[in-house]
Amino acid sequence: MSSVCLPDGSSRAITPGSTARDLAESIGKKLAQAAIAVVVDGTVCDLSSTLPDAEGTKVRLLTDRDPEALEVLRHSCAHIMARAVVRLFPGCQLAFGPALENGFYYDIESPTPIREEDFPRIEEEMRALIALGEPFERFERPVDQGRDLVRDMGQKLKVEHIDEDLCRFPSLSFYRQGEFVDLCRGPHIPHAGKVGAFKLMSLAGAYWKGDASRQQLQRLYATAFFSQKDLDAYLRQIEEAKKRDHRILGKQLHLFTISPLAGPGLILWMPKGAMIRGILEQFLRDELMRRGYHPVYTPHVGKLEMYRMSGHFPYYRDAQFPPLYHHPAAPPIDLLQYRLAAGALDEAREREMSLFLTQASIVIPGYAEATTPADRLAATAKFAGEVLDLHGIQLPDFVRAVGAEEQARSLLVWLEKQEGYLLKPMNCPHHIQIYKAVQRSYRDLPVRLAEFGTVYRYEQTGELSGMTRVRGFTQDDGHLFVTSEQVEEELLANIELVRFVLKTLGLGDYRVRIGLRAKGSDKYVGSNDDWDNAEAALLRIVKNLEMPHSAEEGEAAFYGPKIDFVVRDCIGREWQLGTVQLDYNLPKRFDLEYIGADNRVHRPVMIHRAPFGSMERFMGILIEHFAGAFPVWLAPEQVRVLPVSEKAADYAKQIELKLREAGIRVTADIGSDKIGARIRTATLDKVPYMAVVGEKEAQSGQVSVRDRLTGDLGAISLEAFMARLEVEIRERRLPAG
RNA sequence: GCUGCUGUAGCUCAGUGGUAGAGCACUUCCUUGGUAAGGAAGAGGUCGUGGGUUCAAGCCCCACCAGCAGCUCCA
Repeated sequence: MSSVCLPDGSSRAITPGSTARDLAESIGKKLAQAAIAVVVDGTVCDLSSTLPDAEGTKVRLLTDRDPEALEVLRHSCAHIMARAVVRLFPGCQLAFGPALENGFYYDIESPTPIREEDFPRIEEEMRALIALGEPFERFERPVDQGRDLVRDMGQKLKVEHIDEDLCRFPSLSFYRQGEFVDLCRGPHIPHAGKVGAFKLMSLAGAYWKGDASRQQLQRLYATAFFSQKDLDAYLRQIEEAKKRDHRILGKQLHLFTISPLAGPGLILWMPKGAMIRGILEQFLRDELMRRGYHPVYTPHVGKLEMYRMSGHFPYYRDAQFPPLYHHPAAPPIDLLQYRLAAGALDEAREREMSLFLTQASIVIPGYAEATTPADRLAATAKFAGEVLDLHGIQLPDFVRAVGAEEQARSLLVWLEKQEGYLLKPMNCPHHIQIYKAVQRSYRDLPVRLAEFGTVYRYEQTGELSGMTRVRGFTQDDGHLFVTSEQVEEELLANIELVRFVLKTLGLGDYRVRIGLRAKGSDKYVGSNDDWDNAEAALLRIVKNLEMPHSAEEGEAAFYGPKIDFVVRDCIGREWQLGTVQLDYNLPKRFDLEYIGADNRVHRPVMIHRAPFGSMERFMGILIEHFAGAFPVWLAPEQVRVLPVSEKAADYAKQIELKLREAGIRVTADIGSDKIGARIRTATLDKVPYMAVVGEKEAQSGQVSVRDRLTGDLGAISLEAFMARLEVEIRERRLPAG
């Protein structure tokens, strides 16, 4: 006899070999019917799983009220969807079908593409399968037998997955539902009838195993709930969230616009948006002055040479606007040099390279036809020679050079002599030049330079999205040059600054991500020791702050690890806002120095930080956060004066003037609308306060104040109203709730 | 960049091969109204761009541009 421990603290004896379902039945028939799955010592398992033969195992039965049960349901519904698709689209290859936070997806490769028009019949098939209410039956097979099983079913992707990853396990688990068998870890709901409501949401492409060099599959997104009511509530919630979308509100409220003619991904700030941005910038500027920062200004372009030195130009070659060269031969030579320097590439890298060359509009004769890496490099070198000849450029070193590496080096020597500029992708190299312009003593450190610096990055077309992912944006950038002893203190101060900024704006719903380097990757610069130091310092600080965080490998910048503050937009996508980054590498690359107390030369450490991140992205998130209804201190229009009729127009204009003289952003709506219509317009424009004035107010020198949310607040004197505004603005008061 | 979808008036959208529509917004006139829409008239469109099919294209086909959802990327 063994026993299990239930959530209420009671313990219950079970016979060895009994399942979770047996346990549920022994507790009550109702519970047995309602049970979806079971949590055994923290792990979610099938209801049919055998309970461990031990004393005091913690067991919790899950019903449709538990969030973990919903995840199980969705995973099972993914199987049902896959089964329906396989029935309707013969010859489908199944990949992965996991549950997500708000639903699930299944990646499928179908010989006949699935289209959105097919959703109704897939849903119909699923409804039929759910009506059958067949059980999910688990069984296990040793790896080689399991491999044979999926092979015989013609599931090549599953075979691949077993060969690549799962072969290290002794056995594989499967789930059977009628004729449908799928390789799966589980757990699953007891039977299909548990799915109360579901809906296919969208269709998208996804790469096999998330690898862009592998084949692209079709991903079907869907969601499922235990009841129709829950599904309806979820769909309503999505509709509500869409109304907060900054792209829609930005248009409605005239905050910003994007013109394909001006350029995709380039934000045009309209007066109202610009007003908000200006206030945010001033807010931060004031804060930075208090914290010992020095404002600086740097230009929008910089010499290529500087970005070669920093590493930004070669490292992000395909994510930049094309470099600006004077010499007509330089752009093609630059591209050809880049290709030669890359050397022999494997298939995946070669595909990326070909795409990059195509995008840069250079056609290398013989390149596409070449079958080996060596032939491609030879074609590239040959073409470079022709370009040089065409322009009458004598480059004996290039002619003598043997091999792509040497050829690339000789071309680079020539390129470095050419005048060339880059739209700046980062502010740090410019700030570094400002640091270097003066001899620095340890007494000067930390040197804190700050700038609202606009940078340009050529993001992939598919990435552009409103204000959150753009090709030109202004970072509230700052660089600190510190001694190694000052690193922790300054990091701390800047994390504190980011938190202060977010708190002031009421953005409390964020997560903190520690970006570490991916072990074993070659995409980072600098020594292992520096990286180890930097990563350890960041982790130590965050731990001391007792701030919830997650350390994620592969999320570091190429020059150092970082702490990012990540928020979600209205449709659940995550965006990095504030960031604090630690950098031992750029100081080395630019040979930065200061004179220490020991009268010797030392190297400073750099901290890159941006509390807002980018003004564009921050603004986008802020629009969604406030649903366009900005607090009084940020609102582009703080008060609208509404005369009851044109008889009160003169008084309304007097009020407008007095408020404006007091520094309030105010307009008066003098028109032929009735007062109700004027209130409606002001409310839709999300103006925080309306001052309704008629004959009564004109006689008593009052204004009838109306809040955009709570409505009529009654008549008060103009002085009292101005005092109220003054307090709200000074305190940067946020809307309640 | 890849997969799928979308592009018609300033905005939101209807329009299944035969003379381009609605609501809101805009302009003018009437109305002077007390807390979320007063009335009337008017103006406004190379149907994203370029090709093709057709007697005839907003609608069908191709390419490009832009947007949306997702994937990959993100200093």
